[in-house]
Amino acid sequence: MTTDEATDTDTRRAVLDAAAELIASGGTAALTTRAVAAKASIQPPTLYRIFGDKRGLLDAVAQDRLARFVAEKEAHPPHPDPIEDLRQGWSRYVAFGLENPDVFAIMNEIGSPLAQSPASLAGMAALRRRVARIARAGRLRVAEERAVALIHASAVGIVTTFLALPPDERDDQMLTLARDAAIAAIVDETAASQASGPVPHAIALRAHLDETAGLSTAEKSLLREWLERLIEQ
Amino acid sequence: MTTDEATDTDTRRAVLDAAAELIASGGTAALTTRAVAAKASIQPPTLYRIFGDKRGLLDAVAQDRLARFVAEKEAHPPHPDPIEDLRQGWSRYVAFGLENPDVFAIMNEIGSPLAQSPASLAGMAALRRRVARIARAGRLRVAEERAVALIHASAVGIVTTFLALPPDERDDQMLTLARDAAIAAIVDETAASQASGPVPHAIALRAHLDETAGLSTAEKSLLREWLERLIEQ
DNA sequence: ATTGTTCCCGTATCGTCGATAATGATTGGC
DNA sequence: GCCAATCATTATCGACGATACGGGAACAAT
Repeated sequence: MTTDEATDTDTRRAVLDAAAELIASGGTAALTTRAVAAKASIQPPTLYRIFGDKRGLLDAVAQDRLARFVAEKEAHPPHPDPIEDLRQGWSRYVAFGLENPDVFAIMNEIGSPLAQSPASLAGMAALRRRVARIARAGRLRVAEERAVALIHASAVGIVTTFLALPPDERDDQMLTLARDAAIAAIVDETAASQASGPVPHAIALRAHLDETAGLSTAEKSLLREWLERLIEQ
Repeated sequence: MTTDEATDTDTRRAVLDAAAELIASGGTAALTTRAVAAKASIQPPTLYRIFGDKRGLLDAVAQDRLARFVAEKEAHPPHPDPIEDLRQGWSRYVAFGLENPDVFAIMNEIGSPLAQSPASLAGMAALRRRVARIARAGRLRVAEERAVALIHASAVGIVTTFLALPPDERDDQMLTLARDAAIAAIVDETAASQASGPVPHAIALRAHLDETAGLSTAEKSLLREWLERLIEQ
């Protein structure tokens, strides 16, 4: 039983490596079930037992590669400045896409909901953590989920358009331009709120409460009371 | 001779329509050479005479659809405000992508340099014209080519990430957020952005809510709901 | 120790795909 | 009115993804 599982994960590992090698050398088109089976010294039907179908194999390869990237990315200690930290994360993700175009193509294939694969979710979780840090610093001016989605979309857009261009036509300054455009859209540049805890925000929010629409008078009244309790404590 | 050309373009037209119909009904996978040949009442090898190979057929269909879209877009008179004109162009392009996901997928297939097809070039030319208008108005703060590329990349990124989501999870506010983020990055904003308002504080407060003492769970739940309403509006 | 059972791998094969070579039909030129 | 060139069709190829079937090893129970 133990040996079974061990050999099972071993063959899985061998198949993933063989598949990744084929993709790296000849693109996605070079990844045929026969080629990967020959390279991993197994028979084609075994692929279907392990990965279900060819799509499952492609997804597994992409997830494996992305997971490897995320793991080594998370090894780096986070930058003390949360915004610089987000910048670095964005740049590393884009660099990964440009260095592994076929893997990136599998992950972000248009119309394919691979966005919810475990590896992608792990990457998104890392991004979400970075954005949450900025939110806790009081410097986010849009909803967290929207900020995450915008950062992700900007990275995908840049990588996609870059990969459609011959390498010598790619303008590296586009990278920082797109990155900073997305970050500027979600970060409050006034930097007025450097505060760490919830109290300053409660104070600031209470100060803005009169001019705020979207809540009834009764709701505002109770909200004010709660904010005061947060401030007092 | 005239009849020859006429019938030739007629069959080409018929094949393109049949192919577009197949794609619209069953996705790109449903477009097989046999299916489109049967639907257009021709034989499969004819496709190879007209379009070279299957990739050529796909490209031709995408170009045809995009050309149709660009034509009707250019029918609209341009908005007097060049920036609002660019906004409308962006939104229409994104709407086209979301309404024709498979055609968009063909055009922007990751790694495929279809970006230089005639129809795409026509679309890019329209975009370039809009950006040039802003440049002539003296309100562009980055090089024209970079502005064009950034606008394009933002649209591609948004459409790609949207198409990976189930329709009910798509946040329409993301569209304006991404659009304005890209435009703000290339346009010189004379009007100073002032008045941070209550929203950043509501966001920051919500981010701190979990670690906050002094409120019961039920109170926190209702408070979170109100904060989200403040953020949404 | 032997038999019965189960599960997995490999052989062989199916149906379909994109693409092409050879054949037959149709048209325009002399 | 025949000829030659062109183009569509028939037939077919090689390769692909996927699957049914049989053999054999590992384990369980007797």
